[in-house]
Amino acid sequence: MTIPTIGDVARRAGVSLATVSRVLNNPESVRAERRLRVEQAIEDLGYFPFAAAQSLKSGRSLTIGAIFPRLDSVLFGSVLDEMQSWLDEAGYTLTVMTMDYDIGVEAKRVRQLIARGVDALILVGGWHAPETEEIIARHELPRVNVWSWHEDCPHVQIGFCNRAATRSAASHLCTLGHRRIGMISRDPDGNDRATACIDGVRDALEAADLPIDPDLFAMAGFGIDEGALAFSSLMSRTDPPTAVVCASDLFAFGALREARRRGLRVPEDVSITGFDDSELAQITTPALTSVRTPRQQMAARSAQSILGYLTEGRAMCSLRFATELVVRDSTAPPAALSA
Amino acid sequence: MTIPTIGDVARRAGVSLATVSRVLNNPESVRAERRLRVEQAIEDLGYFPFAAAQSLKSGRSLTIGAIFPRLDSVLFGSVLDEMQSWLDEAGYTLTVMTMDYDIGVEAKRVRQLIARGVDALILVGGWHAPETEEIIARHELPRVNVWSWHEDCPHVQIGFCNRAATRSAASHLCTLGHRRIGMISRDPDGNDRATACIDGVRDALEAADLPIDPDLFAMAGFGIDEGALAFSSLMSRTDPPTAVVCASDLFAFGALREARRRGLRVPEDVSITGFDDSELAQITTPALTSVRTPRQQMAARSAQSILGYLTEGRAMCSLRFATELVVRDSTAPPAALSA
DNA sequence: GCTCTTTTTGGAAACGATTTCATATAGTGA
DNA sequence: TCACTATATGAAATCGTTTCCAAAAAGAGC
Repeated sequence: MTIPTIGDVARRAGVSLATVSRVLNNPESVRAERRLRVEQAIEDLGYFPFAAAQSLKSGRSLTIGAIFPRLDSVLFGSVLDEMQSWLDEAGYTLTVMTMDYDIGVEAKRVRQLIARGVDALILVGGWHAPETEEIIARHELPRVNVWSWHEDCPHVQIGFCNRAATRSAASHLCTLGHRRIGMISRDPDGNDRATACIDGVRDALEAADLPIDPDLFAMAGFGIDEGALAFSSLMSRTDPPTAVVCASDLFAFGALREARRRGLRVPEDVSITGFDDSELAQITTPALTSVRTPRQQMAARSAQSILGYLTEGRAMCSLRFATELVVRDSTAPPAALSA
Repeated sequence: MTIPTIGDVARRAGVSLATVSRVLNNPESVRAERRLRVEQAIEDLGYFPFAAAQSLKSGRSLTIGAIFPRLDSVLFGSVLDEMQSWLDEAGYTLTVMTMDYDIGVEAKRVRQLIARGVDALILVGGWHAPETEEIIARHELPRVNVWSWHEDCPHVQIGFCNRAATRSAASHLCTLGHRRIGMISRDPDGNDRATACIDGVRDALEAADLPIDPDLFAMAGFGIDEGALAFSSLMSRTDPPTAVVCASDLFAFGALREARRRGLRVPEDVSITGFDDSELAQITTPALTSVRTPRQQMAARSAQSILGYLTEGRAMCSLRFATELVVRDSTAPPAALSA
């Protein structure tokens, strides 16, 4: 059994290649009688166009590429699902790749996606490798940065201010009376979101006239285990913090686990805040205080923005969404105060 | 600025198109002196081949397609990450799509992937739409079913027995002395894993000479909230179960949350088991008893299997991995017994 | 029924790569 | 140095579409 081409369809319907192509792409331009013949032939043969050939000729692929840090995170996954569903309606398809927080890998992925012929690109964050910017510019590819928002970013960005987000968490802790506040964040190197998250905590400390102790800023890679490890290192100090701001819920979950293992009560002995307000923040014990990030909005608006540009030529524009601190049970005044 | 083609490279290096192509695909066949000239030209122009054109001509795309239910699940995400990293090493790329547990959508995705030209397909589960099977067969595309394993499946399957998995959870509860055991599963319609999970629980009940009460089998779609809802419906009965087997950790998390909301103690008032043993099963209170599924192995072996076939022509073969019940704190004998 | 305009149609040239086949060049042994 | 073989190279065909252009058919107006 062989795979039918447009030629097979044309032969069976007794029309030319061009007519079949028109039925496929611009049906109204074909007289009804012939159109039906062609549609019947397509149906009979189970024909569908080979996208590689289409995109070779037309330069369009009806595909959007997205490069995310990883997939094993509910956060990224739900955003991708949401994007996919928007794009679907317009006949577009999302191709997803991962770069594991490495902008070098990201550059390689961009190349792969462009080679495969995507019509637009969705990247996470505002910092990318120079080659990445260069190649996107050269191909004049529409692109959106999601998940962050910077005053001076020259590209379209649909996200939120990470700095304000952690600032709100740290301020909350300051207001509760904490004076030694630790932080667990990702490595800020090459990662604008991590950098902003750290800056946000510093902002809050400065605003509260608290000293900034670099030793209270711990780094972790990804996931619960690394969060636990970082929390452990913070709490092993001779003067441990009374509260810890985590730059991701996963870190916070790890911190909760480690706290329990160490017999530390949360929030009595130590307060913990998360980041992202994932669905799971509600089910831990204690329920996690976390910063809610506008994931669904980012997904919907970036998909819509790209579709608007691609299908109607509407200019894309940046959007900044607000974050909100959701206070639950993992934060309280420090023991010294409540005692 | 325009995008360089193989022709631009040829012109710049002063050689023919064919030679450039050879440098790209079979470098040893080109005399060193010219090869260097060509490589220099490629470098200078920042050229890389347009994959659509390549796959049009060669019929190969160095791309593997995967269709998963959703991305907003750590389970699927981590498997995809793992697959991606294996394929990467061999120069292959993974294209991921979602079908939201709908085999009709899956059929559409298969079509999209084949249209885009993938070299192999990874599908979840053993039940697929007839068109799906038909089109895969017609294109003679290598494919692997992951996440399930059935005695009589005619395709390559790299997974585990879902039936044995829930059977082990339910048996555990029977052994603890539970006599009214409920279940929360996904809709078994068109979903072989859900069907198998339900059968597994029935197996265990039958083996323990317990009656099978259809009212104790609740359905949920996806996620924590739906799990909570299903649990709620079970516990609202006049004769609620003393233990509930959940077909996913997310359902179990929802059940835990709902139990707490209702003032039910776990495991004293009701035992709960999960499925998948996600990283989060350890951090809930109480820590969740769950069935560990071989996600990493499935990912690694299916990627390797496909690569072996594609690059060396090695036959692919099915693999069945074991599951293991990880007993934690969410299961205990029923109150009637322990009292 | 005959022009003239408008709509439909088919032929053929792309798109950017790979690959076959014939030719040119390099390498070998006498 | 000369045939002869082995290797390297280029011209051209090809993959499955889309799209331009010209030709054919249909419709309009008289």
